[in-house]
Amino acid sequence: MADGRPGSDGESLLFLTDEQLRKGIEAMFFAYRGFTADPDRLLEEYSYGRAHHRAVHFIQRSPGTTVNNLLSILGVTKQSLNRVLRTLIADGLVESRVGKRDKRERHLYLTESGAALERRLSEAQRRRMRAAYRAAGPEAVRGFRLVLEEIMDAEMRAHFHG
Amino acid sequence: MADGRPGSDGESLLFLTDEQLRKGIEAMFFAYRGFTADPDRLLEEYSYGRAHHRAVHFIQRSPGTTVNNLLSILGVTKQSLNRVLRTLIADGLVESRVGKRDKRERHLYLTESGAALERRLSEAQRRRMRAAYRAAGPEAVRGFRLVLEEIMDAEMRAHFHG
DNA sequence: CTTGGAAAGTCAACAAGGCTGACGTAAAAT
DNA sequence: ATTTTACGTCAGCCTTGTTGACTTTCCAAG
Repeated sequence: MADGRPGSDGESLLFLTDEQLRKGIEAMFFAYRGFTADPDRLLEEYSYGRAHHRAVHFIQRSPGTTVNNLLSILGVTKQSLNRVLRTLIADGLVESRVGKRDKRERHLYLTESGAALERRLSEAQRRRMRAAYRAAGPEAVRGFRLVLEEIMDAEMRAHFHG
Repeated sequence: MADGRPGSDGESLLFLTDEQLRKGIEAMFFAYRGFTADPDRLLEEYSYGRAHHRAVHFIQRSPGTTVNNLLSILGVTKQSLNRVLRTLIADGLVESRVGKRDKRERHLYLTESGAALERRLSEAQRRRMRAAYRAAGPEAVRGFRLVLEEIMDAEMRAHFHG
């Protein structure tokens, strides 16, 4: 009760107004565009799309991941993922190895050139994020990460902490 | 001086490591999925897509906005926007009025049912954002907004503050 | 008054990347 | 031996983005 604000027990709840929420929603929209802009430009050179970026990113993150695992992370159908994976394998950026224990599974790895593409894409994306983090400072970054995590579906949060 | 800028003091720069940046990148990816999930479900009922949601949102925000203005906010081609706008107008959710001063311009307004749809969509989206904000707290929300704003392109930032 | 150009709309064609459904194969699990 | 799982693939559909070409309207400058 430090302050006399109505409906507040010391902490102002003005950050929960519809207007503040609308600003947050628009911030997500505009920021996501910036977030994907740099990789998108690079991908054009290869005539790939965001779907390829996502595949390559998560294979880099978890080398040897199976198709099924990738499917549940990306939240698309196997037909959709397969189309992307097929071109990446045909172009020699991704390697698909039959599982040792379970031969039904395919384990996915980046080749040298696949890793090179992934490096270019993620470096471009990190450059922007790094600039934003630096400008906003570590305290803001903690808040950023905390709110984003709360926005996620529980299932996605599990993948996030995988 | 304790603002996380390099060389300013003994502040740790660990929040700028590639690993931290990767976590931020994935957080954006997973959170954006959650961010759009609720409206997406509602839109299915109307057999509309995200493009319709965006149009309706920004018309609600700025009633009477012109097509050209909407175009620069959304960052798509007029053909792409027009397709969406045409269906919304045909379905009686959006009204297009010829400009008074400049009769070439069309000013866009939501009809009653358009406003009703917008309310359903934004209420669903706000519900999730409100829960996230509440869980994370006001300090985190400030950081969230600050970092998102830094991620935006300068041009988008202008629209954001419009 | 004429004309150039901006604003808006339309048509056509195309691509990426989602989706569903159906089918096939191999291997694991029961 | 049968069922289930993991994966791949073919076919077809939808949304939403793109480019290019063309027309109509209409403001404003010459």
